This record gives sequence, structure tokens and C-alpha cells, in this order.
Amino acid sequence: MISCAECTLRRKTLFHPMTGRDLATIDHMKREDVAVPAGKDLIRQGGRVDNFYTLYDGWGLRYHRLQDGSRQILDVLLPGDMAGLTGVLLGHSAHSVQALTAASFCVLNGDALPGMFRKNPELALALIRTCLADARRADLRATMLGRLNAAERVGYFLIELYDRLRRRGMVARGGACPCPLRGVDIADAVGLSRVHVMRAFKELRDEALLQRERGNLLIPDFARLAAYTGYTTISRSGRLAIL
Amino acid sequence: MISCAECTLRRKTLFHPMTGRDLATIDHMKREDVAVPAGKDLIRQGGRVDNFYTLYDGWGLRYHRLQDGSRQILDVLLPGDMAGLTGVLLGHSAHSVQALTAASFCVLNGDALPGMFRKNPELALALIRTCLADARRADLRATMLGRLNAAERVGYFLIELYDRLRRRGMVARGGACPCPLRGVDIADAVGLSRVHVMRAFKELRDEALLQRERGNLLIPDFARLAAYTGYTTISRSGRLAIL
DNA sequence: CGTAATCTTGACCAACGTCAATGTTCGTGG
DNA sequence: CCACGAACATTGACGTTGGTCAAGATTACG
Repeated sequence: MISCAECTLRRKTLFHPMTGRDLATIDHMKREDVAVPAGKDLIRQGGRVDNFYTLYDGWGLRYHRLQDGSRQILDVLLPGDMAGLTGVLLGHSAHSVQALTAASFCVLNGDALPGMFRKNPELALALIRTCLADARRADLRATMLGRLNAAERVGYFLIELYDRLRRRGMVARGGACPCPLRGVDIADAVGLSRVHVMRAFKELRDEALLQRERGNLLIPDFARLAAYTGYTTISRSGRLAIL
Repeated sequence: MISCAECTLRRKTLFHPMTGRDLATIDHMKREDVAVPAGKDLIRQGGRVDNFYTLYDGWGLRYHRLQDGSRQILDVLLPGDMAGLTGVLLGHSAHSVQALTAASFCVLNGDALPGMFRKNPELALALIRTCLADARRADLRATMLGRLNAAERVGYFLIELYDRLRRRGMVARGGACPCPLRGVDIADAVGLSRVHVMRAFKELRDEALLQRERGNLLIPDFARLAAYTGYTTISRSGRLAIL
């Protein structure tokens, strides 16, 4: 098990700087590390949840599954993101969480959260800030779903993702980054059919707004795609990453 | 100014039960009451926010406005709901908040929040639970936007609203409740055009799933509409209403 | 090399948007 | 009480966007 003090991920400037006391609080909550193979559910929709998690390495998905089998992807999880907090604090989870690639998560004891609020209110405040930042991102994605057309939606979804990757230092110099999402995943995220997502790609490619090949995503001109999709980057760091 | 101890709204079973200490904490944060006329913005998208609010009486809207003038309604605010927390804790608000009807809000000092976390961690925990419950509701609405057709979306939006009203005791015996939302408001909430929302209404009316006339909403058979739209009621109370 | 998964393309169809004309409700002032 | 106008609801015709189906091309992987 990696101790929180040794963990390098949290040192990125995106994340909330931790005091020694914070690290002790977190070490007290941490149970273990868990490796999850690609495609496996970590949290099951409707199930009881005792732990919550921080993604340490790899990619994850948060999604709903409807009775008719269709899937709505709610969010993509990147290193440092938390999962399962809702399940812990509200008793059960309304969504599933899945490893998109092979991934490893820190497992945190949900029962320790009330104690954390009592002993380290600063950390609790950082936690709620992080939740609210995610809620704001969710609001913006809802607007995309309600008001944008196909090409704009796909562009918005990818530029937002790209921006999050960039802040985590996961984008190479040339502007390319790995993107393990398949066409069908993007379709399930933006509310379109798989085929129509491909048509949207073609449109974006023709306008040189983005390229996507061999699981890599390239955005040649960030500002131009941002203008096209209405995306504005929110430059706030201080995300809490409990790991 | 109404003192928190006198406020009757919070006594409904939906809300978090308050101790005397909680009330003292809240009284310390409360600045004043404010009456807002219908249609007026309380929080402006992009603006700095120093206060947050609890809706005491009337209805409110949370929404985004895009460059092209189109509007996405993110949520309907009902008595007891909070607004502006994101703005206070993240520095500025990404959405506007507007009074839909004439409304009154409690004004709470945002600067007092860190102190509240330190002095009353139980209340902080209730606050984050409430935020997470709202985030879950937002996830479900995102799924509706991404995966349901017109009639299902309108039905889902209204049954969710109806369910929230019911828990606040705002639905009469016969199953009717006041609903000041216009067709265009519903369209802006569910991502459809105004005209198509009307067609969806006709479909729902023809199937006796809901009626809407003279600003009143009637759902004759809750379970049947719930099955039609895929809505499931989440029976958790304990919402924090700071007022 | 062969198989499965994914991407790509075209043809066609259903869902939804837009426009415009008409009807209804409601508030206001005579 | 009635007349008027404004805002909103309703309906039909028609255009556009996106879904579905099916066939080939490409890629990943054993």
C-alpha cells in the first residue's frame, strides 16, 4: 500500500496543497489500494456503498444504465478524481463507476468521513469545494446536452476532457493526448448515436478543429475549438485529491 | 427579519432537524430577508458572489444563458432550496438565479461558511449531503436529456418537480398543484422547442398521464407516469435548509 | 494470417425545429 | 360589465437534424 505521504500525484499544482496534519487525517481513512481491470465495475448502480475511492492511475467512467439497456455516461474520471462519495453519504449509489482502462484506486473508509469533518474542517471545506466544482462542470455539460448540435456537443465534450488532461500534465508538447474512449463511449456521453458521432467527427476534422486517430486526440488550436463550442476554461486549482 | 428559531418552513419532515446550537450557528450567518419580484435576477452569471441564499417563499430558477441568447434552465428552486453556494466557495457563479414568481430569500453571509465548518461540523456534513443529493438529481436529469424522447423528457421533468412539491406539502388532496412554469420555461429546461413541448403535452394528455391547465399541474396516476418516464422517487429526507 | 472489434459511408426514415396563422386566457381601463 | 391588447397555447405545413440499417474498410490482436 502506498502511503499518502509518498504519493506523487497530489503534488501537481492542480491539487489542494496538503499539510502534515491533512496527510495524517487521510492516512487514517485509507484502507488499501485496488487494481481494477478495464471494463469492470467498481461501484454498482443501486448498490450499498461503504467505501469511496480516489482514482490513482488510469481512466474511469461514471454512468447510468436504463431499463432498456441504454447507457448515459455522466462523467469521465481522471487521476485524482473521487468516486462514490454520494453513495457513502446518501446510503446507496444511483450510478455505476467503471474502470475504462486498467486502473488503480485508493480505497477510503466512508465511515471515517464524519470524523474527518470534526477533526479537520479545512479539509472538509476543500472537499465541498471540489464537489461544487464538479457540480458546476455537470451544469455546463447539461447545457451542452440541451442546447448544442451534434458537432458542438462532441467538440465541447472533448475540449473539456482535453482541458482537464492538460491541467494534470497528461498532454504532450505537440498538443496530443491519449484518449481511450471509443466512438460509442462519446455517443453515450453526449446523447447521440454512434454513427452520428462519426459524422460529427468528420465535420470537426474537415474544419481542422480536432483530430482523433489510433486512440490519440489532437487539438491543433485550443482557442478556436473553444470559441466554436462555447467552452470557457475555469482556471481554478485547489481540487482535493484524497490519496 | 424573521429569526431562524421562528421559521416554520424548516419544521417539515423533509428537512434536517435542527438543534438549538444549529439555530445559533445559522442566526450568526443570517444577514437579512430579501423580497425579489418575479423575473428579477438575484445572482448574475459570471458575477462575484458574497452571499448565498435560501428560498423561503415562492419559486426560483437556476439557468445558463448562451452567447446566442438561448437559455438552459438547470433547476427549479422550491422553498427550502439553497442558491449561490457554488458562487461563494468558488469565487464567482457560472449560472444566474432568478425569481420565477415573487419570492423571498434569506440572505446568508458567505464569509461565515469556513467558521461554520469549524464550529459545527455536523451542520457541515448535512450541508454536503444536501449538495450531493442535488448533484444526484442533476445526474438523473442529464440522463433524461441524453436518452429520453420529447414526451418522456417533459413527463420526467414534471414528475420530478411534482415529487419535490409533494414532499414540501405543496400538493393538494386531489393531486393538483400550482405550477407557474410557462411552456417556454419547460422547453428551456428539457432541451426542446416551445412548440414541440406543446405536442408532447398533447401526447401525455391523450394518454391521461398528466394535465396542465390555468397554471395548475395534475398527475392522476403517479405510478403510471413514473413507469412511463423511468422516474424513481428517492425517499431520503434530511435536506439542510439554512433559514 | 485470420478474426473480432471498430470505424466509415450511403440510403432512407423518424423526430424535432421553424414559421405562420388562429385561438385562448388574463389583466387593464373604460 | 365590456372592450381591448398582450402574452401564451394550439395547430398545420414544411425543412432540418439526427437515428437506423446495412455493407464495406480499417485497425487491433491473437
